[in-house]
Amino acid sequence: VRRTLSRAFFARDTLSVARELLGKVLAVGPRAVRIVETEAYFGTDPASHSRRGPTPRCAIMFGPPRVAYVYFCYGMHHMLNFVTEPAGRAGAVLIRAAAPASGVLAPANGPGRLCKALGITLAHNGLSLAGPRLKVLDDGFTPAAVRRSRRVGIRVGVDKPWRFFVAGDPHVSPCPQNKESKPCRN
DNA sequence: AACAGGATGCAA
DNA sequence: TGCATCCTGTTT
Repeated sequence: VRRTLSRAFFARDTLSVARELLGKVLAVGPRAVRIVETEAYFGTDPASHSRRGPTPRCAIMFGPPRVAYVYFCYGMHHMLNFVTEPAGRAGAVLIRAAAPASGVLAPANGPGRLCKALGITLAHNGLSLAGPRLKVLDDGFTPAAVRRSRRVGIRVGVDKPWRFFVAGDPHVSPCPQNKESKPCRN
């Protein structure tokens, strides 16, 4: 059984949502993947777009949860985030990697490749995660083991252990942070 | 190891 | 007007 994740699921603290999104299914039209790596960005964390308050680009992070926040990065990559926290508080979970589930052939490891494999563009920015084009589903699957580490690819806020991934999954980014990671309980 | 690619948002 | 930035593929 596939159940759409509730708005209440996303309207919580970003770290809990990032952790619990592991193993969930992301469906983009006919394509589906299972999320295996996430990172949390919220509030005044210096690595978060929300750090200086709502700008035209990141204002969506301050709005209602269970919405896609997509931005264009380095001139060629799209990044997919899920908005978290109650409206009025800024938060989002960056979807960094996923395992192909159905209709996906290209690798979905790394946030840029994931968007490319799923066809995510700025046209998806602001869309509901419980709508006809985007869905986040719980099919009852629970990852055997979850680990947490520092985040990848940032130059500020590097000390925060706000990256979560499925232990041993081959689709997780092969970065140095994997070695220094620690087991993560619910 | 360096670099291109381009929009965003701030500092200067 | 300049500069840094939540990336990846290509070239030194």
